[in-house]
Amino acid sequence: MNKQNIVTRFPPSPTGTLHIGGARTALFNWLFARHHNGAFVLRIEDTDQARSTKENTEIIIESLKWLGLDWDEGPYFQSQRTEIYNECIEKLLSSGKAYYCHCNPEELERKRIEAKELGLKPKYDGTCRNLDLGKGPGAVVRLKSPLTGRTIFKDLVKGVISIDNDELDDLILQRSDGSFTYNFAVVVDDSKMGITYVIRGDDHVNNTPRQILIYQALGEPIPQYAHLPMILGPDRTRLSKRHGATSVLAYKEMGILPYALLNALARLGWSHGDQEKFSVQELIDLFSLEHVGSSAGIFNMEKLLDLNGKYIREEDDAHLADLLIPFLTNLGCSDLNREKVKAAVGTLKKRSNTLVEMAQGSLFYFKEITYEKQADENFLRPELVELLENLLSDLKGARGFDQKELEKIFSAFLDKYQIKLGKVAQPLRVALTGKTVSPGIFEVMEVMGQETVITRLSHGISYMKGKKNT
RNA sequence: GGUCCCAUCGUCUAGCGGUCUAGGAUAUCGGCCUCUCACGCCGAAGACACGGGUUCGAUUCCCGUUGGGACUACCA
Repeated sequence: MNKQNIVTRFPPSPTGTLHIGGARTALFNWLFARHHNGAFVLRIEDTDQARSTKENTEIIIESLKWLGLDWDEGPYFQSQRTEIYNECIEKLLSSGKAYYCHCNPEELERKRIEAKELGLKPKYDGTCRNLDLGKGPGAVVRLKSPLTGRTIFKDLVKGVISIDNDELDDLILQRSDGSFTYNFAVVVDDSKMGITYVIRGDDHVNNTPRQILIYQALGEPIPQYAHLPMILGPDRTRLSKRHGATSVLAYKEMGILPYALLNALARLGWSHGDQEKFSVQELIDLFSLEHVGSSAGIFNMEKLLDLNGKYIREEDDAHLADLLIPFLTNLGCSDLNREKVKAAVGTLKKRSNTLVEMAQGSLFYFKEITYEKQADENFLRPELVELLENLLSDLKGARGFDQKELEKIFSAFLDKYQIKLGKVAQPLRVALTGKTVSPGIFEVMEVMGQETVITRLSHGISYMKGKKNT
């Protein structure tokens, strides 16, 4: 392999946002280019003017940036390349490799349906193929593709794929409105941009022979192909909106770390022995097409969550705090103290698989609490008032409020009343956090600080007293 | 319908003819740890779609069946 010449590309169509299937295609192209010190090109395929939007283009670019998939060239826009396409059309027309077709679409559609009903192949019948018609209203340009022979190519992940040219019809290159079709624009661009490796979803394998025919008509070299197995929804059908969170940005909003997503996407279809966790650099170092599998797979959300949790656990607190602040703000926290967020993060990273979970789990540090119903009923019981009052007075007298000091205070307290920690920890937890589930009670108290602990415990005690009276 | 592609635990996968009583991860279940919940650790259960070949020997190679997917547009 000539390492100097490797050029890959990612050509999203802005008719939708970037979903995880597209992201994985982008990732594999990017990894392949980076691994071989090649170039990675970004091209926006907006030839479908009716469905392409600027917003989608922006979302796609934002998604790629968030994932850290940077490109060396582009973004190119197909909508700005009509001159190039026109030149190529001219070339094909003048060399007799393409022709004008005046058949009207309704007629064609009718013939297609007829052919289907007869059990025949619904392909273009070649009416205008040899008529040598000129340009005219409603005319399209079609490729004059070979009637016989086979088109064969060696796919880098699927092996040799061969299809009878008879299966292919004279596909439209330029529409009657002057715009260009996907298959044509792709070939022209890949060729002009010097793309050497086309790595894409295997929903394109059937397009490949058609595209090869266009390369041949153009007299341009054919790139290497690698068709990736598709990512399917849980119902084993093509991934779409109805499968829920498929857009890359939705994962960002969920509190997934970009490199965790990348890792999960890489493992869907690619493997390196038994290894599950890869840094981005490892991915670049180890990636190769030989280890890309050939069967379609379902994206496993649970595994992503687990992986994300692992990354969260090993991320440093300060960085996590910065990432967490926007999520806390979203949940209504304001005037956040970064140091306190950092301390809170330290107590929650082991119990959070996403930043959203972490934000929710740490809310009691930053906002007023309310008691959860079950927690209230089970633990804020009036008979505990005296015990908690004694504890409160010990806590008021505490000289320090770090975990070590608190453990000492509790140890003495427990000894004095001959009780287990469990007896007092749960009611205290509810008084401090409103919930029965939280980080370790000493951690919580240290991060919360003596003042808040005393305030909340006092409030809890008077609340319990209130119950006694009713 | 036609063409093309695919087929190992629920899911993601390792396996490139003997090393497979099929390995890892995740999810599930049990245990340990323990102030709750997690984390961590230990353990359990769980798969080669089916049928023919080829071979001394098939999860691995070939064919067929079944099942799934994609494509079959003046969408990409």
